[in-house]
Amino acid sequence: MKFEKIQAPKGVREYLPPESQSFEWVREQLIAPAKSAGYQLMELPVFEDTNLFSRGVGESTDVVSKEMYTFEDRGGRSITLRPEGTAGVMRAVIEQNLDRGQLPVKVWYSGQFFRAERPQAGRYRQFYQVGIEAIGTEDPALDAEVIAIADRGFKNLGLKNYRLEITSLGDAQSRAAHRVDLLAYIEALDLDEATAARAQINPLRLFDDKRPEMQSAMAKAPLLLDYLSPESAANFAAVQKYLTAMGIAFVINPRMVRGLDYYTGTTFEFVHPDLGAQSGIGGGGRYDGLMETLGGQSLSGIGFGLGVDRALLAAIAESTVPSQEFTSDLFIIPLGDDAKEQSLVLAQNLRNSGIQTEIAFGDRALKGAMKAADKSGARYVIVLGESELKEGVIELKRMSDGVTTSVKIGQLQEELRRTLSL
RNA sequence: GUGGGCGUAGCUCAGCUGGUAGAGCACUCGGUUGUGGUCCGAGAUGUCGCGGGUUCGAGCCCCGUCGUUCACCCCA
Repeated sequence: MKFEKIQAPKGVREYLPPESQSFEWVREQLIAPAKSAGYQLMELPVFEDTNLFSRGVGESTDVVSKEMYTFEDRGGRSITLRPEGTAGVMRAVIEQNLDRGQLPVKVWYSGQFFRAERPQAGRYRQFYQVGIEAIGTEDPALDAEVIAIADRGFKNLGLKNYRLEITSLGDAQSRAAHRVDLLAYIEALDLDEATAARAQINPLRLFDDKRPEMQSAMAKAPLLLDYLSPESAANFAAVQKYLTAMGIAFVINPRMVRGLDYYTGTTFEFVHPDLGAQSGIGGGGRYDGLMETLGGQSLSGIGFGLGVDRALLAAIAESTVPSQEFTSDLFIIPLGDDAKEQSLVLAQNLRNSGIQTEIAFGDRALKGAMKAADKSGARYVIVLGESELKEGVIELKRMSDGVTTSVKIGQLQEELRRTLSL
């Protein structure tokens, strides 16, 4: 009887050895700067009440209107796999009253996110993101710090070819004033039905259209940056000043559009040119009204999300991923039943003292076991057979050059710790 | 959701204008008694994504379907 194979769901990316080590490396590099800036881990559910996203992220966004994994649980509740991280953090902050203490609340998170999009290079239905949020303080210095933390993460990966784009969406008055003129401008354009519909939902989205005819049509459209209120303009200038002081290179992109509705003020995006169409490796911004929308007090926040999958692709494109050869310290080859039992005991003791130890399983021929040892990348090998058990002495073989040393079994741990300088 | 490319052994692929499949790598065993990486020898492995159709005959042609990939929309 042969059963049909089951495939992974469409559009998921999985990392198997040895690539999984590179993935883990990227994630750690991206998280490290947040930790060193005093941000603390928040471990959140991957599914939430659907209302959290429809209300928080915005009904008008593609993310909410057509990309969510939504289902009914057994109690008849509408549940959605999280498509982004900020809303969940805000929910937890409000629910657990974290905003009642020291502000800003500074947290980081990492994990899987889900969007039911058509997969493509660098775009998966389940993707991995590292993010931070700083909630409760309106200070352009905080905006600059958040951007600097993301930038540090990418620098940790050794990336050089990415660029940081920033802009400001201003405050409510700034956006309202701009919207009037932008709508008037768009009205004069001859748009196809789908594009006109998009303009209706959010006119800013037209700036993001990749079609050349739309690019040129929007070339002279009024820019939000030119409509910033004096306060917003001063705030944005301060952010730029701080970034410059920290030596962080950026370009101002007044046509930048973010896909989520809650952004206000400073927004930014990290773009890598070598990844194909999905070039954004991270992005974020300030959100003034989100917390209130979700039933909390009126506090502003700022944060980012960095795409771990895409950051890995970028690191691969720039050849900055360190070679992560898997190695262990010792490989034990037991010959015979007594030796097998002894090797388990020995390995346990060695591992307890910090020596990475593997065992050859399956009663293979010695030659085959040696090949396995070689492939495992183990630095040393011992064969544990009848004579070794009887005499209490083993030959410790160094795989790099084949040199062997006689060692008493009782002193093996000490000898290994010495030669491996543990 | 829309459009293009692709789908042959574990992996990378070959297979000419249709005649029922091959290479390299990897894997297993061996090259005399218990020691890897090189070399030599032997061996196992495919319902040619799946389902229909055309044909005397299809991996090669047609239709559908699934998957994958790239792009659009959108986004990390």
